[in-house]
Amino acid sequence: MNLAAIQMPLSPLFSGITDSEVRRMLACFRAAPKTYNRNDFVFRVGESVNEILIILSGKLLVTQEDMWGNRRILESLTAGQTFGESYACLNDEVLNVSVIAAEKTQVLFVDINHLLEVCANTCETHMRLIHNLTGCIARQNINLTRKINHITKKNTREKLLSFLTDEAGKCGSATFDIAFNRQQLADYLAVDRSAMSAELSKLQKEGILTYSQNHFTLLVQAEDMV
Amino acid sequence: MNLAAIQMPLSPLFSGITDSEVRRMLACFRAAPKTYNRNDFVFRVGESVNEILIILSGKLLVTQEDMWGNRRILESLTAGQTFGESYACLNDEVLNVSVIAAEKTQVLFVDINHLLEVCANTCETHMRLIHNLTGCIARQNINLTRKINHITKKNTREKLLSFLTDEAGKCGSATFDIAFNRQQLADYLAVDRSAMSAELSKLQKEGILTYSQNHFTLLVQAEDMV
DNA sequence: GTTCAAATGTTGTAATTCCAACAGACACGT
DNA sequence: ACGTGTCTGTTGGAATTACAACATTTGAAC
Repeated sequence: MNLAAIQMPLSPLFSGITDSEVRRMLACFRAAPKTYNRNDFVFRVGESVNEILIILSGKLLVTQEDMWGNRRILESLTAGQTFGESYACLNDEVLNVSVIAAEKTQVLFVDINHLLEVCANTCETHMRLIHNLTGCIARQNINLTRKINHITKKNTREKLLSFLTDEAGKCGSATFDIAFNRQQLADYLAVDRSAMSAELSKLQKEGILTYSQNHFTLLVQAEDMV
Repeated sequence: MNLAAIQMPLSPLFSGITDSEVRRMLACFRAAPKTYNRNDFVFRVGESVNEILIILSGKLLVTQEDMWGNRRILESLTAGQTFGESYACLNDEVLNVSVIAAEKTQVLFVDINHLLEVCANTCETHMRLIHNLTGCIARQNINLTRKINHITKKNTREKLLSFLTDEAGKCGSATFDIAFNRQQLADYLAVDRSAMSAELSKLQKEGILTYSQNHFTLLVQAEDMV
């Protein structure tokens, strides 16, 4: 597979960098394209990772097996998304998840050391790429922190309100749409779906919010929620 | 306050960089020292952050107010620790926590753009520093992911076992010490302390583990915990 | 419109957790 | 030895949640 022939996906990693510059750098980094078939393992728990993986096409699943061998899907990644940044940056950390191809998937491996270290001709684009990489990891960080803030609330009602007021804040409006369906939201907040549905309709009955499908409106200010 | 007069703390950000090189770079970045008194606000919720803060001496508290105005301490930071990396890397993110001085505290502000962007004479040490910064953010990331894996287990027993087997794995032994006392562990796992104590002693009665204070021993393999 | 599958809402019961209150163990200073 | 405070373990009742089973709504296909 020839690097030049590959269609580059939109990716936050390449934000602000032209397609031709991306290609030039990837060639400089000796990026390695690879194709996986459905159910192939891309990474396995316990492996050490030194490359960032960029999805060119297809779909990967980030999975984890719990102590009883039940496989759980943590995340689904598609074209333009990356995997392994955080692990690749740390030599002493091994994967505690596995990555499996959900369908035929084309990926690109970029060695983190090529990416992070000065090459002979350090260029502005290279610095931009490092900037982007750090930004991607930082964003994950903030999203994880946000999630923990919601999850650590002590009951379903508070988890929901924490999440919804946060979404309203991000959107800058008391009316907003959420990106999850009920089951996904329940998984995200680590609660039971049906119990969450019940709590949502209770909140609506009490006049605290209104919703229909993924469209929500908060009716009271945060301070008034006593 | 003169930069040259300041004693530099040990910090993962400066790992592998000599004290004199650190000073040279900080001067190049125009790092700004500042002193806060007890209860002074260092950052407030909603502010935009463009600098990394490095603690030289003293202690800061990362706090959050919930919807009812209850202040909660999320983290306590001391000499050598940093704050704001993730926020500083992202221009469009504002703080959702506040930072308050717990005592008289000396800090250093380093502009993220000075740190991440090429200066006229890009040097190897500068690249090392960027490398370290990215590694720090990546490590936070992995720690947060780990925590979420524990918290999202559905009951106290599974949270405990998830955490303890993880610790055993990190330590490479079924016998290990943990860094938390009971209250801290309960906060970390987002459960009630007394309920957690009860569950721990139940696990001990059932012969699944042994403990005394912060010293734990797992007695069965993960696969056998049915 | 009808049909069907998937998503969402509702309800009751069993299980779990929270909370408060208290008891024992331990370290510290006097 | 004696208090004192902190940490940890124990217990019972109130509150909350998980789970299963079923009802209703929605949207897409025909």
